[in-house]
Amino acid sequence: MTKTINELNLREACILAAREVIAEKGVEAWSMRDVARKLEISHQAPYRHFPNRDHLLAEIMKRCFMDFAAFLDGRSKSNSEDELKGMGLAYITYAATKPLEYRLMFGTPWPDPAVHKELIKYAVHAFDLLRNHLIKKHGHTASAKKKADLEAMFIWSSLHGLATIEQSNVMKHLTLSNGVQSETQSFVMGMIGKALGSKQNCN
Amino acid sequence: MTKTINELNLREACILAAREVIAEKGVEAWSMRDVARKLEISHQAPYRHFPNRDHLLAEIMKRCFMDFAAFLDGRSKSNSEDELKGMGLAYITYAATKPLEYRLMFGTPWPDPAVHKELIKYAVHAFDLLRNHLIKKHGHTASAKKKADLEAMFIWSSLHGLATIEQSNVMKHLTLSNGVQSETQSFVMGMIGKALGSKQNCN
DNA sequence: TTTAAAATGTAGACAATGTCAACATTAATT
DNA sequence: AATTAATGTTGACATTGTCTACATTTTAAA
Repeated sequence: MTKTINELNLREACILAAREVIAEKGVEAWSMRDVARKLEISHQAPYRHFPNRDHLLAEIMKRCFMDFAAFLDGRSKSNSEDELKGMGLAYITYAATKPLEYRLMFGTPWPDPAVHKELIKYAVHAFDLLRNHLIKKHGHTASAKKKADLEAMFIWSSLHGLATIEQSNVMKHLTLSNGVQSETQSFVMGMIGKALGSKQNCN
Repeated sequence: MTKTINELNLREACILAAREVIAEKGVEAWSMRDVARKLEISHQAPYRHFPNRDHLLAEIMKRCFMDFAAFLDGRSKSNSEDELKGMGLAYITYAATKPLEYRLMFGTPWPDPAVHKELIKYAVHAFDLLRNHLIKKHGHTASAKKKADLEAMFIWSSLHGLATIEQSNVMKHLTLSNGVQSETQSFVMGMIGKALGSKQNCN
């Protein structure tokens, strides 16, 4: 006998409802009162569990980062021949599959970080997954760690750029050569691999 | 005797005032009424020149793309030893110097593209500057053009990722090794160059 | 077990916003 | 000079976040 949404505690129900509203109306259009309406409670009830709109939003963002980190972690482990590549693919897959969540994490102004430290903790943790893979590869000396950090920044920014551009407004209106649209993703990932690998091969 | 803002036509004054308000209050917090207040006109006066808020926003975005394209064009020409590299640097410089404008162009949901075709025209034009540089390099055959398109997508997404991440919320809270923060930009640009160049050198 | 207090909910009010409608004034056209 | 269009103002409305005041339920203390 699973609990219905009304039997859950209201705090949790607000979070679920808010995520639905965001999915329906978009990241910038959801309102506190939409959440209340969806749950058929008074417009003030959610305020008993969240001091204000930002706190609810921060909680949702925190959970997105948790989901995201878990997804990256699970996918990279399952792709055991090359965990790093698996993680890259997982990154892009996540962004493409859950554009709203991705936008929420990386494309929305954050609520005051001094107030929402939990949020930061989980966001940093997601980045550290990537960094740790690289440290595992390069080693634990100071210079190896620095190299790992720089490479993590490169990988992250390239993947992030790819992810956001593929769902960007401009992208939809470019007239690219035949096939480019569908090949961009693997091409870009190939380029990232080339840049990372070329230190051994050339140079 | 330069014209004061009140002597300009009101449409133009609204655009300038709106850009100021956006600079003061942020991309997501500006309001139509702020614009009117800044110009000391009634809250409805701007509506005589813009059917609604989105139209004013679209006009501002359009101008950002025009500025942006002009900046890229000017900078890449002045760096004549390597125009492509110059353009990359210009891209990052622009994003770092005008974060609000950059966010407006690439990080804000667009008003309906079917209604705001001018906006798209100028946005696509900015991308074409990059693409044309690559076509100049690779040639005009169909396959060269396709390669140029793919490389343009790679360069664009990497630069865009770098630009957005450097001003992102998460970035501010990462504890990176000493020097990484300041070296990331040149490191990433070096990696892009490596990826683009490695076709000739290795492989 | 009764009672005091904390937690949780509702209702109403307020200022701010985008935008509609009605009206006034100025500028342009006939 | 008269008519029309352009441009401005004022007021109203629904929607939003959030404050205060009040009601009810749950928990803890006596």
